[in-house]
Amino acid sequence: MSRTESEAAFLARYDPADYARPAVAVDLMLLGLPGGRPTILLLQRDRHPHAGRHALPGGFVGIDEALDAAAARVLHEKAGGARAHLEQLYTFGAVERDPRMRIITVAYLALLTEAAFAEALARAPALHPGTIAASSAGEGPVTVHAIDGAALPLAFDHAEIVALALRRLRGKLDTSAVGFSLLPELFTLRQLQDVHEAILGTRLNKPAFRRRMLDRGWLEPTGRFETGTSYRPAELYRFRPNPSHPPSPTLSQGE
Amino acid sequence: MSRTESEAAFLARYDPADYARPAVAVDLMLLGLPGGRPTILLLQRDRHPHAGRHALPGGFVGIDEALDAAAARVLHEKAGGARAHLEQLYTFGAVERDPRMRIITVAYLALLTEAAFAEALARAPALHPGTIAASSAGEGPVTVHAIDGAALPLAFDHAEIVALALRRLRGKLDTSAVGFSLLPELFTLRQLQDVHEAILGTRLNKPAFRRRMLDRGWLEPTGRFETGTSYRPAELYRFRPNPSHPPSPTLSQGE
DNA sequence: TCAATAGTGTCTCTTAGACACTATGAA
DNA sequence: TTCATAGTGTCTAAGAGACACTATTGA
Repeated sequence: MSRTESEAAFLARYDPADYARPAVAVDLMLLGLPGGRPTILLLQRDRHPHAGRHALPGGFVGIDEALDAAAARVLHEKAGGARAHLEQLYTFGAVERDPRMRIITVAYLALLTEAAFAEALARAPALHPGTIAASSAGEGPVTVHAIDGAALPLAFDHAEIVALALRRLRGKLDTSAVGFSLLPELFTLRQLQDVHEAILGTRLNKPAFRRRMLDRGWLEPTGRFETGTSYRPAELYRFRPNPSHPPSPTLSQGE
Repeated sequence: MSRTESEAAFLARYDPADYARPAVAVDLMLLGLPGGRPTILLLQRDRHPHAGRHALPGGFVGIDEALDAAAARVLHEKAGGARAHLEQLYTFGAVERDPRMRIITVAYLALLTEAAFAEALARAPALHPGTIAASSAGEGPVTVHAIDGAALPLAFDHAEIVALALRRLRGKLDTSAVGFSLLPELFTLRQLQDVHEAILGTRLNKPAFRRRMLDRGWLEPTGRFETGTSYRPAELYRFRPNPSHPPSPTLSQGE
C-alpha cells in the first residue's frame, strides 16, 4: 500500500462494520471491610439470565468512553458517587459467559473506606452487602453470604471474578500501597494491621508488622492521637506516598 | 419485570445493536531470550496509522471466539504456530489509542523458549526481533532496538504494553513458575539463573539462587548431565509443578 | 598440569516471629 | 489500682549475600 495515500481515503476503506463485535462491559467488585470482614456490594438480578442471583454492578463501555472512565461512571451511577480506589483486574472473555449475547467484561476492583462503604449502602439501597468467606487456603471457589448468613449465589462468572480479586489483593497487599485505600486519611497502626489481617484472613505479629510498615517510609506520624478510647490512645498516622514506589492513585494500572 | 417471561421474549427485546460498540483486539508481546537478552517480535507497519513504526502482532477477537482463543490464534497466525506460554496482561482502553476507530485491546504476554523463538523467526519472516533495553531502574519508558542497534519506535501505545509486561514478569518471576516457560524441557540451574538474570537485569548470587530454587520443590533432578562442554557438565533438571502452587499451564490466569 | 565451570560449606547480616516488658489513659 | 491497649526491647530462627573452597570435565 502506498504510504502517500491520504488518511481520509484510508479510513473510508477501513470498514469497522465488516465484522460482528462483542459488547464490552465493566464489572466492579466494590470491596469494604465493615466490621473487619471483607464485604462486597451486589445487586440482585430481577431479570432473565440468573434472575434472583446476585451480580457485581456493571455497565457497558460507551463508544467514546475510556475503560477507566466507564468504571468510574459505573461507580458513580451504581454506588451513589462513593469515592473508591479503582484498579483494573482482569478481562473475562469466555464466549458463553452471558447467555444473552457475547459480552467481554473488564473487571475492576474498587476499594472503599469504611465511610465510603456506608455511604454507598445509604445512597444506593439496591446494593446488598455480602461477606466473603475467607477460606484461609486462599484457593478454591469463593462463597458470599448475606448478613443473616444465607448464601448469596452469584450470577454469571462473578464468583470467579471475586476469587481472582481477592487473590490479587492478597498478593499485592504487602508490596504495594493498596491497603491504605481501605483506611481514612488518619489511622492508627492497629487499624492498618486490622486491614491486612482481614484481607489475608490471618493474624499478624504486631512488632514485626509495625517495624515493616514504619521501615517502608510510607507512614507519616501526625503527633495526634485517637480520642474516645477507654485505654491508651494510639498515635494517628497519614499515608505519604514514597517517591520510589508508585503513589497508588485512583485508576493506577493493576499489577 | 416478570420472572415468568420467556427467555426468548426477553432476548428479542434486549437489543444489543442499540449502541455502537468498540472493536476488541488482542495484542501479543512475544518474548524470548536469544543470546540472553530480552527480545520481542514485532511487525513493521506499512499502513496508515504509525506507518513505518513497529507494532506488537495482534488481531481482532471474533464474535464466537474466547479471548484466550483469539490470543492463541494470533500466536498461530503471526508466529507460525510457535509454542508459547500465553498469559493475559492488561486491557488498554483509552479512547484515542488508535486513530482509525475505537479499539480496546487485551494485551497478552507470550513466552517463547529459545527454540520456539528461533522457529517463529524462521517461519514468519515478517517478524523483526527487537531487544528491550533493560533499564535497570525498572520504571520509565522502555526502548526497543534492532540487532544493528537502531532504535525501533513502537506504534500506538505498544511501548506502554511492553513496559507493563516487563514489570509484571519481573514481579512474578521469583514467586511463580513463569521462568520455566522460557527454558526447554531439561535445563541446568545455571540456565535457570541466566533466565532470571536476563529478565531482572541484575546479577544474582549463585548459592542463594540454587538454595531458593531447590527448596521450592519445583525442580526434579534427572541424573542426566550436559554434554559437549569443555568443563564440568552440569546436572539437568526438569520442572515439576508443585501441588501447592498452580502448575503454570498455558493460558493460566495472569496474576 | 591448567582452565573453566559446577556445586557446596560457612560466615555474616538482615528480617520475621515470639514474647515479655514498659507506657498511658479511663473507670 | 485495675484494665485494656499502645508501643518497645530482645532473643531466636530463617533466609540472603559474600566468599572461598572442593569437584569434575576437556584440552
